[in-house]
Amino acid sequence: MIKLTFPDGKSKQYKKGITALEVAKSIGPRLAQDAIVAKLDNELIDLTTKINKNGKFQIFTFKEPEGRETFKHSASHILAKAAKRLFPQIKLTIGPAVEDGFYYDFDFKRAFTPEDLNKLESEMKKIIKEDIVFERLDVKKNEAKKLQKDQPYKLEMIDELGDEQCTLYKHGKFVDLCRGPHVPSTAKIKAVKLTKLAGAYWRGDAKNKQLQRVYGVAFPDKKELNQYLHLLEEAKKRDHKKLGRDLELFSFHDEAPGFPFWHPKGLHLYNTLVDYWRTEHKKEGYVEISTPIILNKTLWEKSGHWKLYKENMYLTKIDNQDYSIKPMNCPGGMLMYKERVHSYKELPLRVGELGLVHRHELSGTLNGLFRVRAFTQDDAHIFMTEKQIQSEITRLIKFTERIYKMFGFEYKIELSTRPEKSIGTDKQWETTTKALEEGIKKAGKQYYINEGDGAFYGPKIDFHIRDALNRTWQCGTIQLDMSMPERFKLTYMGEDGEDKHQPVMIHRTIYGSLERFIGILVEHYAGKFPLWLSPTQVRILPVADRFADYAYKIAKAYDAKGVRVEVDSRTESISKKVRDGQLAKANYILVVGEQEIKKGTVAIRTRDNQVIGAKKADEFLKQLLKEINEKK
RNA sequence: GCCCCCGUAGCAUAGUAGCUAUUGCGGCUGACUUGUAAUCAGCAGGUCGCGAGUGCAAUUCUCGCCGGGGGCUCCA
Repeated sequence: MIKLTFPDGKSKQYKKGITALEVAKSIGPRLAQDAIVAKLDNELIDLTTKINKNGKFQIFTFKEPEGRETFKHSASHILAKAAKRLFPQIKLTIGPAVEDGFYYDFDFKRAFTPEDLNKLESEMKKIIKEDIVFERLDVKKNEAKKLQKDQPYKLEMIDELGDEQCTLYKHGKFVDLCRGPHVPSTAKIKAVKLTKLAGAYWRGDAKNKQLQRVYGVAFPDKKELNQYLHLLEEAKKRDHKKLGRDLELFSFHDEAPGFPFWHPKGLHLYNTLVDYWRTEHKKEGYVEISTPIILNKTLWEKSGHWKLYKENMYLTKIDNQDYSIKPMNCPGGMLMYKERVHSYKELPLRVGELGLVHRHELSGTLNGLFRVRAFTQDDAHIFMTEKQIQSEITRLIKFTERIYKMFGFEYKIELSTRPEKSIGTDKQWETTTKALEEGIKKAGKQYYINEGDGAFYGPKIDFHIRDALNRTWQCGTIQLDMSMPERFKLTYMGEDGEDKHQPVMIHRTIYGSLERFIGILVEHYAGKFPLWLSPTQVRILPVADRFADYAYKIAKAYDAKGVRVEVDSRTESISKKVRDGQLAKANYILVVGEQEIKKGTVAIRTRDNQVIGAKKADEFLKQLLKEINEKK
């Protein structure tokens, strides 16, 4: 007999050699039905695995990440099997689960077509119907090589394994090198859809052979697949590139790929975010500077960008000298810091800069406002002593949170530690990383660690915000920099009266970039901006021509107080103008006619078909100003 | 940059190796003067992304370029 302990702490005796699935059945038929994979102590095991020892035991379903991962991974194997059936010559590489679903990378003599995708999907469904079991094979390396002899990529992977032993999974005639675990049978995958084709490189390196990647999603029932497809549709409707055009926020032109043109309404969003940023930064004790966007090559050599970042920099010649348009704001900021002697009493010195930077991003990576070649970073450089790091970080995290909350964003924090290639001493990295960690803890926040993902010049904190569709975006960042102060020989005068102490420096952003942040906001709000931010706060609709004067009178009064107001005086039906007002996503739509003129009122409704009723025009103005002021 | 897909009026679309290139929205003009999600009629708007090639003939086929979309981090 063996004893298994369940997550609730209870334990139960079983016959030796019982399978994980049988254990699940003993707990409940529903669990057995939903079960995907199990965990014995710290090892994930197939449901068909025979258990021969005591241990902590847990069953995972699609609800848990472990279950989802296994499920998607199995779907990817079914894809590989389908590909092998349809195209026997195909070479298999890898096929992992990813956040959205799964993919498999193939090496095939010709490019896949969308029809191939359909065929593959049909074949997968057939395999699922056939209810083929996943059989695990534990074999020696050379045995595995025999089984995978016509698969060069697999052979390469087998050779790289540290272990002598390796595992393969077999379903029917198909065998694939795989660590596992897998679902017991292909029939478990109830709903599957192949979503896209893409190019990818073997081992993610552009120098290697280009492979074809097939992406798909898989779910335990059709309903969840449909929900997923619905979410995709919703995301498509919210696409900031489409809304940006429909709402007249911004545009892109062939003549300037990657460089956004801001239209009046989009620029209003931009300026409102900047105003808010300035107000809040003032409260936090920041000063604001502005540095030139074109700077001489000598500066970029000093900062190290010329060597490490030249590929991404726009270069220009002035009076026969090399200049670069800045890709980052820091070197200019360094020059300003160095202009005079700084006292320890000034520290931490918080210097903000809304800096317009240009980066030559690869053409294939451009994506609306999400990835552009010119953008404004809401940058700041903070100079301080080593002792001040922790408290400054805590303060910054709270500050960042305050800003994100204004937009209803939840967020999570990632801490990235020392990468392989880095500068500075072990001790420096240890103290600075620790300071960041302590700073996060003191702010009372949870965080994830990204081992080795820091910049070469220091550890960093990244903020990932979660939008209304549950998608995450990296926005804010706090980076400790041990390189710039050294390169630029920054100093401050300490209590000892000597101007030779080196300050610690951080670079940080909160929005990340105004452009990207606006792109995220457009999708987050689906274009329905909160009143304080909205480019079209009020639209007034006169019922007929003869009431237009009244509408303009109100508009003028509102405009004088800073309300963003438009009048739709077209001789169209009121229904039509209401519809257009809603499509323009004006927060409030005011209808005025005979009755309103008599009483000096406006008839108020919202863009969401909500009728609010009549109010005196000046009273409604007061209400608007109050709401705007409270940033509702 | 690389791979796949795409490019027809401001936007969204149909279509074809061969007569004046389709439709809807939007725009303009006129009529209607409208009371809460589309009033009616008419008109204008396109070198079918750009360049080259093949053909009697190219928006359609081929090649190149430009631009857009998806992907190129997730590891048997």
